[in-house]
Amino acid sequence: MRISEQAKQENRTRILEKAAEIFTGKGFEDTTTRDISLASGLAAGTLFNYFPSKETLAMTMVTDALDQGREDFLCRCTGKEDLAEELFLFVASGLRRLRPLRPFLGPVLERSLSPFPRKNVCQEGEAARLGHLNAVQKIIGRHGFAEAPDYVAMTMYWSLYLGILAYWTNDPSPNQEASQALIDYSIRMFVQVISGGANTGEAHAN
Amino acid sequence: MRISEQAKQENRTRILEKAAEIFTGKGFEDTTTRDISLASGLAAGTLFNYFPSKETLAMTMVTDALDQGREDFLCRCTGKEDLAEELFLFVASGLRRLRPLRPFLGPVLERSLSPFPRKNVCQEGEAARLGHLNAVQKIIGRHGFAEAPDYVAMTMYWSLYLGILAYWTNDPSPNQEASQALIDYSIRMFVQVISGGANTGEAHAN
DNA sequence: TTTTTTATATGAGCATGCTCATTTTTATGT
DNA sequence: ACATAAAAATGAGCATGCTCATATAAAAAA
Repeated sequence: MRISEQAKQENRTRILEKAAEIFTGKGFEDTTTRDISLASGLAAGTLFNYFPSKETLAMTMVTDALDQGREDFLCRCTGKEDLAEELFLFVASGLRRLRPLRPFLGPVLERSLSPFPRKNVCQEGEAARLGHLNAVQKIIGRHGFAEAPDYVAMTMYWSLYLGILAYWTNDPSPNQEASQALIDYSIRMFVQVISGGANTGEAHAN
Repeated sequence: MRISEQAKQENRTRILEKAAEIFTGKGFEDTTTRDISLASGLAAGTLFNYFPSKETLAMTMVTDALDQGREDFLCRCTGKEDLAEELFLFVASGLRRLRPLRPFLGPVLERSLSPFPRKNVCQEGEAARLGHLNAVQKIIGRHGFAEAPDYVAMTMYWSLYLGILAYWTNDPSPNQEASQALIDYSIRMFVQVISGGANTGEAHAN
């Protein structure tokens, strides 16, 4: 069987649409790949001609959203923000685009973005992480931090960012204000670290 | 069939021993529960009379190690450390005991300690998290921070701690010095936050 | 048109974590 | 001793993510 290039694209799109629908309906883990295949009018195995794994399928939606978020950010950024403000805008732009996927994001992000080393790395997840960190580095650079932050700073950044994502996926407050506070604090903290501030941390209230 | 209480304990212990062995040999994911059952001289299904899931089995080892680490900490702590030093000692005590499990800890900790909300929460994981956070709160309290740190501070703490664990499980440096630097920075940062330091973070080098 | 090649769809089947009805062993009561 | 009840072991079997040999349809060659 050999279908047209167009039909192939349509299949891919349909899979992504149906998957998003069903994931949203009953969550990532309770959705079987068979569910998605059949809803897309395809046999069980065919789905894997389009996406190598269930995880990759979901992460494709995530990276698409984050890419859009990155574009949004470039538009919304005036260039007059200070470093913390700009990072906040960047993170918020990503979350805005992830919003529609929120109902099923938890297990997906946990697996794909986790800093724990894995055997079967999901390509999309790796790309998302590198893309995000790259953008952060660029922003930092634009604000006059000449030396690239070391592995400590960037590792801490990624930990905090994952914590934000985790909290946000389940934040019940009306407009995720609770998450905003977390983002705010996390970013301030990060900025302090790359400013060399953590070395002065000995002073505490006792 | 009804075996003696002693035989039951022996089975449980044997399962834990064999599991640790095989996990260490080929990793958590490549070890099947059948592997463990058979190596323990039991049928495939019997393992689940002792542990409700593969994850719980592994996490039992982790919580045991962390409990021992907590005891070690109480012994090693002189009471003259400042807050950051004491937190460092606490974290290091845990890692010391986790050391033998390091070869297979990645996937286990990722699943069980992740801050992402899940449907099937592993009881052992939840206990480990609460136990750790509780101990941290106690330490903080002993150093004169009257008010309990808010959810922001504790969420950030847990994110940083997970980042430390993730990095440490794969730290190739001889005695995990790289991890030590990460721990050091992370803790300083946390201390600053609960000291109210993050609010002054606007100052940066541009 | 017919043949051949090639890309794709298909669904049977595998591995594995886990469940459960059944079997087997031990403990208790008489 | 024997019968009965309780506890635990067993292994067949299920669900599901994924693989792969095969079937099939389009395109290219003849």
